[in-house]
Amino acid sequence: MALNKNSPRVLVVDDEPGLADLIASALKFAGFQPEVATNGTGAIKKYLADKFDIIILDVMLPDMNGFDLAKKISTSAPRTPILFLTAKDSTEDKIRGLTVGGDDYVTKPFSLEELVARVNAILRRAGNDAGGSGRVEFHGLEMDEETREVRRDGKLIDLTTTEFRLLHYLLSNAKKVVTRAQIMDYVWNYDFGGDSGILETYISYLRKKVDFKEPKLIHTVRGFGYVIKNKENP
Amino acid sequence: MALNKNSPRVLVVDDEPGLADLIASALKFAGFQPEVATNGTGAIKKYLADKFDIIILDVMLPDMNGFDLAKKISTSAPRTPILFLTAKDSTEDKIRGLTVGGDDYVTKPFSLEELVARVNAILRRAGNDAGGSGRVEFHGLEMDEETREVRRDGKLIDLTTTEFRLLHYLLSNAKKVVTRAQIMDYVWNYDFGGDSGILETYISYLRKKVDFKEPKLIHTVRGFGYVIKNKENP
DNA sequence: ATTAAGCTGTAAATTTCCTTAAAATTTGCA
DNA sequence: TGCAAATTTTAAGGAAATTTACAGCTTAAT
Repeated sequence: MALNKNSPRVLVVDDEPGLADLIASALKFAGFQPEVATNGTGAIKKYLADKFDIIILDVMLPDMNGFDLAKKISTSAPRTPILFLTAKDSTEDKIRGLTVGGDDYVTKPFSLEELVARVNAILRRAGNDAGGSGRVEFHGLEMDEETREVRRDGKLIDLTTTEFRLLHYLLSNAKKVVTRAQIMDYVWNYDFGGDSGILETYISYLRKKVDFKEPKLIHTVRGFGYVIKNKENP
Repeated sequence: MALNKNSPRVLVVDDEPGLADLIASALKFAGFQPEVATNGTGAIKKYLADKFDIIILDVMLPDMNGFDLAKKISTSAPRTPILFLTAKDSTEDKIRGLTVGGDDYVTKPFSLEELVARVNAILRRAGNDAGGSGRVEFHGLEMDEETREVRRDGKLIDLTTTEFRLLHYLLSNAKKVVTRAQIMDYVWNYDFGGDSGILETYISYLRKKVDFKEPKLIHTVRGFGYVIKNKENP
């Protein structure tokens, strides 16, 4: 997770400071160098001052339409790809027309897992990839993002989308304890209100599907969260 | 996807940076080495500096008529084939006259699938083929880009254009899960806005036509996209 | 032993997908 | 040009998978 000079720079533009910060911290955690702007003018200033590899842009800004901002930016020569954030209801079709080039869009509310995945996808397409091979592995438990295949000791296992996301998050943080709050923020939509033990339910699903034999890899840290590790062979 | 030295070089000339980038990324994905120019003078500069195997040229340029640019280029000794991009309405006949030798043209808006297919066809004709045989095959399901023939276990199958494009995209990404968004962007015209389940409809058509027997090759990845693979013999 | 936290099965709610039919559009041909 | 056929797109009902809520039970900590 070392933030070296070569980690891609991301400009996050959202008028909701809390959300912008949430996104920024998730990006930093994923190995990017985020910068935050909370309005259009600030965004332009930062954009002109620095080079960014990608811009995450809310289409709803207080002082400026996100579309216009995008247009301003898209005229510069080495075009910076944009990931639009948009409300679910409207504008979806409008966005579709705009996402020409390396662009993409995510509808609010989204999960940070998804957002980071999209950013990675865009950068991969643009060629200035951060690195990751798209595979995660830990003691015989492997996941491949490309094929979406999951294996335990070679045996193929079928997971639903949420199961896949959860396991992927745990696995890419292997040996590190992650809190339930972190998991909820990352795997579920950031504004997900209810928590009627849905995380426990999915942990239960995962244990049944991928962690049914020794050595157990998914461990509960009571009062805190979960961790993937191998107790017998640390 | 390894971009080796021998992958054909393509010069993409379009004044809309977003579209030029879109084309470039699609070409890169297909194994070419694209270079982008957004106006006539820039194109000429790049053309003189480097050798290209093919030029993709929008006939509508800000500083120069695409036709004139084509004429300038066509005087050089080993003529570089040109794929013209043109608006649907007019100029069709004009283009016809210009498409000598290995040339061809595509009307806007086009699908990336189609564009890449045309580029491949031209290069094949010109003899400096990428190496791709123009055939894709996976567990008894074969497609030939040149003849547009599709076979399942040897038996010839008739597909419409869209069906062919969709299947070809899935097949050339065999074993990799592709998202619906990726499919929509690549197979349908790049400015296609709506998505009222048209993808599902075509998947349904394909299943009926080419995937009616075991082992099933087209699989749904719920909440994500589709993938072509053989579950029984992975 | 008490209490809080976590696990798991069941069922309801929701989402996603498939299929079919019909409308709209394009293409081919006379 | 204009009609007929083929293709593409939209729309709707229903089926199936997934997600969510919740209740009863188990486990761990003190």
